[in-house]
Amino acid sequence: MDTKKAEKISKALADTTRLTILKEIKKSKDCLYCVDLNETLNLAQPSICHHVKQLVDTELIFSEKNGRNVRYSLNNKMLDEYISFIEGLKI
Amino acid sequence: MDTKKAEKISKALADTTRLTILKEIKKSKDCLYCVDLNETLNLAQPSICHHVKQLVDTELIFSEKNGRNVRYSLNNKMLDEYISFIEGLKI
DNA sequence: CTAATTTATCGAAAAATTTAAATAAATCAA
DNA sequence: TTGATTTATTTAAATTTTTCGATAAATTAG
Repeated sequence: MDTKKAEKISKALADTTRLTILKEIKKSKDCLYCVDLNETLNLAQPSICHHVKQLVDTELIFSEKNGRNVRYSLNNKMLDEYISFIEGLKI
Repeated sequence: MDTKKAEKISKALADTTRLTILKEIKKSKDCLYCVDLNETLNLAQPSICHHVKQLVDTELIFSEKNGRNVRYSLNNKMLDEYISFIEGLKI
């Protein structure tokens, strides 16, 4: 992972709402639907959409359309690559 | 590490300049002085100060006064704690 | 088909971050 | 002591991000 990508991932992780979304996905065992977030998060629907989009755009999560609904799942690989980058910063 | 702290660390890592500073510290083998950053980074001195402050405030780096100069070194422990937090997001 | 539901997009306001000029504070050199 | 050097702070402008109302698009239920 190059610095530019690491910067984008860091930015995606630099927000309580988005961290909460990631934790919700984990809690749901990779079976979280967008609708569920409307209940969990205290935000308007377009705001949630905006946050989710950043996680999808950085490939931290996958989104899969399922009828009217969209299901989110975690991209463990991307998190691992990010972790490797951070490890690489260490002395 | 709690979510609030992870958010702050992510925010500190979410900027090219600050990632460059961390890489410079690594390159210098933990012996980077503030003056050196003025040459490496293409930014005004107060801007550099602002970025360094964020890294110090989040305890990602230590700063040690040395006469007129300030030396920076990496806090590997904080990076490790952050990595653990990210690991914890995985399924 | 029509109405309801779910997600996405657009546009604008509010909030946060980045940047640098001006200047202060601390330390060193002569 | 005086002047030069290094770092920190204040303030303000520019930029970016967050938020939400309005609305569109897609799908399902009846």
